[in-house]
Amino acid sequence: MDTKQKILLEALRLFSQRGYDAVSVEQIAAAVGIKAPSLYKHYKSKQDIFHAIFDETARRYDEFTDTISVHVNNSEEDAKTFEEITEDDLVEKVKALISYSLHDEYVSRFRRMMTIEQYRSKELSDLYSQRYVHQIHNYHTELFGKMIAAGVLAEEDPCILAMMYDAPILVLLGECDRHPEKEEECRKKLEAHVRLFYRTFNSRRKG
Amino acid sequence: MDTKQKILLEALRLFSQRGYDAVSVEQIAAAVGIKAPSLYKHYKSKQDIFHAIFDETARRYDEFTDTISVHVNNSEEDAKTFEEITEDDLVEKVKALISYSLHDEYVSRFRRMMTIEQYRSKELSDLYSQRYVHQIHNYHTELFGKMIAAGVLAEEDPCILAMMYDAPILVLLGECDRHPEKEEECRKKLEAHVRLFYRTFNSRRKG
DNA sequence: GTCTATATCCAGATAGAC
DNA sequence: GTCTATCTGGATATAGAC
Repeated sequence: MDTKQKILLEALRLFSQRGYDAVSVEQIAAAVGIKAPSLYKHYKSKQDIFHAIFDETARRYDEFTDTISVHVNNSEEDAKTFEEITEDDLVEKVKALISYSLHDEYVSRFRRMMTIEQYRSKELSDLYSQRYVHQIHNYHTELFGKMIAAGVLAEEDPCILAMMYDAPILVLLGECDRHPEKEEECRKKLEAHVRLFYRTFNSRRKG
Repeated sequence: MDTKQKILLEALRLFSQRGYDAVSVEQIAAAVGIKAPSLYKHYKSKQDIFHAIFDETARRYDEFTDTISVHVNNSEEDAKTFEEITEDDLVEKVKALISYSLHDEYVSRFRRMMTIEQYRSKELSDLYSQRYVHQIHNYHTELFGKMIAAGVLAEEDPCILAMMYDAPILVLLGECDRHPEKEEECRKKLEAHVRLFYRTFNSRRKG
């Protein structure tokens, strides 16, 4: 009875590997374990499956940003604790975000699919930028702004600071999407990056 | 007689917008101004066009790295001048790279196509990483290593420094590919980023 | 080297039995 | 809700005239 859900997950898996056009409904059906016509009892078209993936992902995304707001949302709450945050705390925070982004079936597959389909329409371009660039960037811009105001971060443009902090995360995430076997290597680079950033811009630093 | 070249350029344009599978040979032919069957006098199949694009781009890429080695290649030559390079020089250098990457028809279209097709095979994943991540990263790692040795850059891991410097360039390039109208905004952010990086890690800095 | 006509194939989708 | 059989359209590719 959760065939409907299984269709979404398998379609997403296939779309994230080869893109929407390269995947046939027959292949999706085969992955689910049924024949292609049976699939039309659950969704009225291939496009309908595509759209359902977006709805489902939006739902999960809202859930995520609501519950685990620690990662991306509400820098107001974080700002207080960030005044006393250690370098290790920052590292753990980023590692948690990476683990979730790489290993949640839905999240990782959807990101790959979006990477493939991002130029298909203005809506998709906007969604990609919003979800994978601006969201995390705006969060850090706001957060760093408050940390600067609190005197714990060097007085630089928080937007540029955030970009310097964010961009390596996004690039390493992309690298892991292409080469999953490099996850450990990327994690190490990411950690080194966060530590360098912290040591460099923390205004209480010694050297 | 350069219909053959025009086919490549138009196919690349279409592939870079919608991806290989979503583009029909009829659409390519129409863009060139001929009928689909005529196209088979120049290339024996659609796949053949795809491969020709790679060959042509590889050729242009080699040309580029040979002639304009200033941008990406041969950090040995650059290292000497970099000891005396100004902040403005650095900014101009990056702006030139961005202008070329965004406005050269072949380069920009091919990058977008690669972004769409990067997961199709290990070969494509490797090529993407090599050309759009590692190449520029290795260059800056080497360069920064020499600048550190020369005493003009802070003594940090050159690999991580390079990532901090590179990643924002890659992310902003991606943003411009999705939203060409934001080029000016991205250029400004990029300049601010380069200046912040320079001021922060230049070991002759005052504050 | 371009065209029209056509062969061939396969994908998305529907009909209707079970 | 699954299946088999089938319709239909569109895509790659070829044949052969000009």
